[in-house]
Amino acid sequence: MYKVDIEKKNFIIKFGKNLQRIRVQKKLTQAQLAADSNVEISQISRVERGVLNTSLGNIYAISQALGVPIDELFKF
Amino acid sequence: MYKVDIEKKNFIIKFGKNLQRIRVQKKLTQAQLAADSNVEISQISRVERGVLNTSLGNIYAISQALGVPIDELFKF
DNA sequence: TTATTTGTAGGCAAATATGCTCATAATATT
DNA sequence: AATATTATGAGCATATTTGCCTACAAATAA
Repeated sequence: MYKVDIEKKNFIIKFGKNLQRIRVQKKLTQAQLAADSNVEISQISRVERGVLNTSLGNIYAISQALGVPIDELFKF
Repeated sequence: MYKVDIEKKNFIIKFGKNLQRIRVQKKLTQAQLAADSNVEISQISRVERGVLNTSLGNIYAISQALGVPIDELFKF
């Protein structure tokens, strides 16, 4: 994720924080979310910390596993 | 994009179609959207056709270039 | 119909994400 | 405090995306 500009980077970080907030609110561990979404646990961790610019498909899978509409992940 | 399952794939295709719908509605060409978003034009084409599982950062950049909130791209 | 614009398609190298593993830190539980 | 659980960090091979390019198809305008 070297070439993303600062604004993009900030967005990605905010997205991760919001994801973590929702996951904790749902009382799920990263391991549970990983299992339910079929997204690797190390990736879940990286997405939440905003160190990774993950894909549309993963975002969708995660929203499904959380049981929330995908646009909920963008409400911040 | 080999490992995405069918449901994911369908979602990605719907997302692309919705993106194209919004771009056309805004009377922008792929070239204009590429220039405004700083996402390569060939990628824009592939995202709209759903052949590519693009990244959060690109989706954000595209929404900015379109002048719509990002969750608008997920309303379909 | 001819020319112009717009979109699709494919190949390629380089950049980045992904899945996997192990180690360690941080947090919660006893 | 000690133990168990949960999250972070880093490294690696492989998969995928990205940007750049060229060629062609499809639509639009002249």
